[in-house]
Amino acid sequence: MSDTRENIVDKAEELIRTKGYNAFSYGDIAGVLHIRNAAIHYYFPSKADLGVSVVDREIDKIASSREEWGDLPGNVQLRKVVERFYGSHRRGWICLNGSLTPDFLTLPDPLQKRVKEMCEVILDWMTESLEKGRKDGTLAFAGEAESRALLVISSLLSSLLLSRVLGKEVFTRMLDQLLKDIECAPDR
Amino acid sequence: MSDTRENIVDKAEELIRTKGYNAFSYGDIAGVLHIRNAAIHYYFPSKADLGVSVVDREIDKIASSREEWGDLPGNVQLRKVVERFYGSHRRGWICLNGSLTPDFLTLPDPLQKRVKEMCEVILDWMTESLEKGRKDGTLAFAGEAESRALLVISSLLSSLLLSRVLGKEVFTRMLDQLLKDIECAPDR
DNA sequence: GTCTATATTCCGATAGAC
DNA sequence: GTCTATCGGAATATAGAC
Repeated sequence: MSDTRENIVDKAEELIRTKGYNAFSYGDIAGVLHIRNAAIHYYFPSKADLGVSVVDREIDKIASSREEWGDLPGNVQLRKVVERFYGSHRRGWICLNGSLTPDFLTLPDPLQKRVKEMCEVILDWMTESLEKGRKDGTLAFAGEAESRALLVISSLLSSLLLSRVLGKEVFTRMLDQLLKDIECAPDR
Repeated sequence: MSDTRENIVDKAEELIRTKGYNAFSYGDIAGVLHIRNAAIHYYFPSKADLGVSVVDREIDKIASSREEWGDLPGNVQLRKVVERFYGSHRRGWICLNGSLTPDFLTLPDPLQKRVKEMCEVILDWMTESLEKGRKDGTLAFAGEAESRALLVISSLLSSLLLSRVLGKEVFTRMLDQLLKDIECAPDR
């Protein structure tokens, strides 16, 4: 992939995660990368194509992490995910899920399809990690793993939304409580 | 308040909660209410004014419910809130929080201020309800009430976002688990 | 590949008649 | 209060030169 193409996708992801899909324009990207509007259309004929590329890349990243971390204990997998969210929080970015699901009904069909796929992949992964943690004794929680996964995803997603509005302390407060709820005491 | 004015605010709220603040236009409202663009500007000179009215009304509604339900047991207060979210879910609406916090950085200053205020009011109310429930023995949870309130708000907010994408069963699944986590057995 | 130039559409907002 | 008419600006997208 050419540098320009990748730079465009990078910038598009940042804009989606700071301003939202409907609030960013080709002009925003062109301005920062010092290229013209038309150059972006060369790589991505429509805005939907650009959005699809951003989400597709995220789906790939998730698959990579899942494979890379597959052998780790359940609680460590969970903590890796939390760390990634902490990185987003420090940059003031929300996650793609938190940005694109509220706008879902306004997204072009191909993009809706990818967002749905991304959500399914995230849920499947989180469910598997939680099940593993319950089996290896590093996590403890009531109910089905998939229900728990949905609630964990909720907390991660919302921690970025709410801390943006209520203040950064909210992020730590939420994720600390989340981990206390679900993690077994490490020394026992 | 004139009927027209209230109808405009009604429709604006619906549009914010289905399409998002940046994706709806004066034209959307005018089309449904069979009035012209300019008539809306008569009541709301700028789009920000309209957004502010929607959020202000929500803040008022929250204050009313809080007062009305103040004497109920903690778990009943919580269930009342869950019921309200169920109503939103059936209409396919997300909550104002879930719609406006992702777009926060793109909102005009006066609207940002109201969104922040709305979040604070919701958090304060939920914290109080949870504290009451823990005291009267209808709710049980670990940690500070405010941390728990943030996680409960997360689940409510996200249940609308995720069920929109993953399917409606997700809503029930999440809120059932949420209540099981925090509610004491009713007969004991 | 990137540019200039432009077509097209839409949106927020205002002026002024009724 | 609601209308018609319109301005100014911005956005997506395309055509064609280099």
